[in-house]
Amino acid sequence: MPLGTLDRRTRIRATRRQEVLDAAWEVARERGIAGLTLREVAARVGMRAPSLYEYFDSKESIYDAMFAAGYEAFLEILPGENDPTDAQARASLWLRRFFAFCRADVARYQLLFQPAVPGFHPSDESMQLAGRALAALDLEMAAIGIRRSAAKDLWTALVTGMVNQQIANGPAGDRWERLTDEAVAMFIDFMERREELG
Amino acid sequence: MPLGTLDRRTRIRATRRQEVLDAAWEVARERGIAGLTLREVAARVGMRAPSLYEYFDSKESIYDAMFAAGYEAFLEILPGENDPTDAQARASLWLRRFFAFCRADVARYQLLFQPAVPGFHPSDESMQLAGRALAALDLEMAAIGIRRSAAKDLWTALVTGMVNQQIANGPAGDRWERLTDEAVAMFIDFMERREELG
DNA sequence: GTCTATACACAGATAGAC
DNA sequence: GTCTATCTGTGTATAGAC
Repeated sequence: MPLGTLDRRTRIRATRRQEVLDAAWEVARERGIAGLTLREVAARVGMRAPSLYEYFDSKESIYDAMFAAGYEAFLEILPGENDPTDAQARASLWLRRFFAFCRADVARYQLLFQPAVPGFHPSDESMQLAGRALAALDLEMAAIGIRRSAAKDLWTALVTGMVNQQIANGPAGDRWERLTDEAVAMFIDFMERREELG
Repeated sequence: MPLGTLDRRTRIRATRRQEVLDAAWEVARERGIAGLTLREVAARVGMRAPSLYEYFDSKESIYDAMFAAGYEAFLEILPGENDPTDAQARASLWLRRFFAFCRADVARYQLLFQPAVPGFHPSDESMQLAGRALAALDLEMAAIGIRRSAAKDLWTALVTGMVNQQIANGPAGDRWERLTDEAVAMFIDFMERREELG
């Protein structure tokens, strides 16, 4: 990460690599995550397809780098110390951020949360990163008071269902996003009554 | 549909057409809905790929026939007159059937409810059929007492979210399906308290 | 109605010149 | 490090013989 500490050659290489990655995201957003082609990516950075192999081993490894970057971004929308501690407010805040995160880049949403790329399997390293991200989400659920495994599963189902419906029915609208408070209230009311939150 | 009323030639043709369709479902289940290839489908019915064009105009029209058949099956799992009228029981019943429906054929689930086939757009006729199916689901929601638009959206988000999580995390288990009663109770309790059900 | 042969269009990936 | 040329593979679809 601290590019300044690397020697000049390596730094330039890392920059070019990032440019390729940016171009890949661009193509993915325009043609769908599964519509990515090396020729198109290469064209965006003023290269021919074979030159990409200087920076990535294969198309798969480009997907893998995108996948990892996606989960790193996912980690950053988790609530932190400066956010409200009240369960309802904190859960609503995160859900809103999650909506924004997914709608900001539907291709990323598909890559991270949908099996949208037929043959793609993330590398072990990327899977570990994803695992850390989901563990952090788990901690956050605990902070909100969701601890029972069934409650967590119900929460993830509700949340992913809302985002999924929103994206499937046009990411531009807010038909499901505007139900955020109601959904959170429904969930928390029910769990409080079962004396499982507090 | 009443094959017996058609002349012999037409009957045989319809049968072969159905055989092709069955083979297509078989391939879709094995290689994913997007992994369908004409060569493979043809092989399953003892033909070569070009011969399929005797029965379908294109690959797209095969997908379209599958899509239509899927929504016809979807219509048949809706609760009927002989099913319980109590909101909770009726909603739970339908959700269980919906789980079974989706898990019985993940490829069908993807074709009907996920944008899993990149370039596929159902024909107008198939879209009308899908529209009728969703209208029937709407009526059924009304029968359960879900009438407000926001309540319907929340219900569909919850239901599709649960099924989605179940399928994404292994259709073989029942980690989300077993939460059916809890989810339905959560939803109905909340809506009843808002005096919107009954 | 089914076949072979083929057209056509893509894709990912590699070899080797520069 | 980037290129051209090419290999290899896959797919949909059509032409025309039988």
